Amino acid sequence: MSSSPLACATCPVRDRAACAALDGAERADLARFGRHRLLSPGETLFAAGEDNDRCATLVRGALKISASDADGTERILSLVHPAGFVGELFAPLARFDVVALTHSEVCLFSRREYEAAVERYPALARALLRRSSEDLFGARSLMAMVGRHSARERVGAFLLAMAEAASDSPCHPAARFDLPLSRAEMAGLLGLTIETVSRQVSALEKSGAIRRRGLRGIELVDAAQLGN
Amino acid sequence: MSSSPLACATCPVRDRAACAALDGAERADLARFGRHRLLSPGETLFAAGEDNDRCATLVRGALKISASDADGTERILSLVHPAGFVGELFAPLARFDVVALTHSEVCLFSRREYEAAVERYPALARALLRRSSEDLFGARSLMAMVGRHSARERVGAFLLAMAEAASDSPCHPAARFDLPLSRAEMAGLLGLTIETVSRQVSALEKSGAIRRRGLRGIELVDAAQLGN
DNA sequence: CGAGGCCTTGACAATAGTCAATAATGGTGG
DNA sequence: CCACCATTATTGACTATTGTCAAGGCCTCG
Repeated sequence: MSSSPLACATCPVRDRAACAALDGAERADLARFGRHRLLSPGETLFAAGEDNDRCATLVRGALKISASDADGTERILSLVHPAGFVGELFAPLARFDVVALTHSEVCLFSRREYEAAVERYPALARALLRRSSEDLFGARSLMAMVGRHSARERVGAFLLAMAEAASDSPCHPAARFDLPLSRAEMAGLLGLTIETVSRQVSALEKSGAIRRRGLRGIELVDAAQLGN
Repeated sequence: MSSSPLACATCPVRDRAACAALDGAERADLARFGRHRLLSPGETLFAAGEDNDRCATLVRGALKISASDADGTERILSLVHPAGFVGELFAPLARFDVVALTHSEVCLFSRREYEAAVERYPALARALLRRSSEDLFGARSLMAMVGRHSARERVGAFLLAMAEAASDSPCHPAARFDLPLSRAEMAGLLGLTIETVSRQVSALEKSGAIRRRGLRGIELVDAAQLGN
């Protein structure tokens, strides 16, 4: 763990995160009780069941929000990208795990102080509402995707989504990118087993839709095949 | 369709809906541009793809939020209970269908006017944020449930959830209740087929967990069996 | 009373899961 | 820098669960 004061001036998500809705003085106020923190891959930011006393904005990297059964199998409920907000403002206990997928940076806040800021600054409340609505849409879209599709379709759609997330230009998938998730994590996200994910990736390579570049690298050859 | 002015004074959800955060004058302001509307079972409130110019609070009854594939199979993404809010404030087009499951009553608002009220009344923004956060939690819980459980467990958990929703006392499932969903809707919600749902309900009856009372009626005999 | 829509049940097929062995990768320490 | 080890991924054989197709029953509403 590492922690230091905020540096909003150089923040890469300063125009997109919830705090972008604040003006200079308000943002400075919020910055006073936030801490910057670095996370290593696999490091847990929040753990289900623990006291829910913090929240955070993701600045760089990627997080997962997940739930684990009694038997230890993990179900990934959401991926968090930069500018995303994590933490449940109204629950006494954290109900899901939040874990870094890659080296990541967050702005960490005390939940109590953040909630006070939400009361004080209506623009912050509205910005969070907007973000929460988008997360809700994302959760429902994922549910619609996982619900009624074959393993092949899920893996294909996931690869396409990751290619789009990896690209700088919106709506144009990157031709080549590295998966930020292990097979186990892909399986947890898509509601499949590791073996099935592996087989489907192999099948997609055999059918010429993609090429693998090492374990995590993916090269799109025929993106259209991923969509069906 | 039926439509008439609001009657907040006698509204059964006036203490729990988003508008409960407003004081008398503010609520009266909101009420001026809301309309009361009755929905019959199966009636569509909002349709995916159409202009997203309205939003609503559910007063009585039950709604479903769903998405339909190209081939027409429906995936239910959420059930909406009284005091729930439906509508996406920040999207230009509606992205999901919202349909009444039972005879229902909603307060219907123009999205533009509702958004203006959210700007004007910070308490409304915070109340919607709270509700949106809860919906997000609900969506993720459903995803966690559907993700890694057998057909039997899904149906059992669903029946238990419905029994709890049907009960007045919280955390005590009703011993007897009517399902507000058809088999097709249950299948769409749980990510199964109609046949599988039917078989699992039959199996739960054979194993003594429940008894069926007509097509939609369920009597809990051994609720513990539903949880495993 | 008849018709149509749900629901149930059965037989079979297909998809994904389980168990198990092997291969590849990446990190660590000599 | 290389070798070894632990972790992760791939592949195969087999099983089990669920989906598909089809037929028949039940209830509800005209």
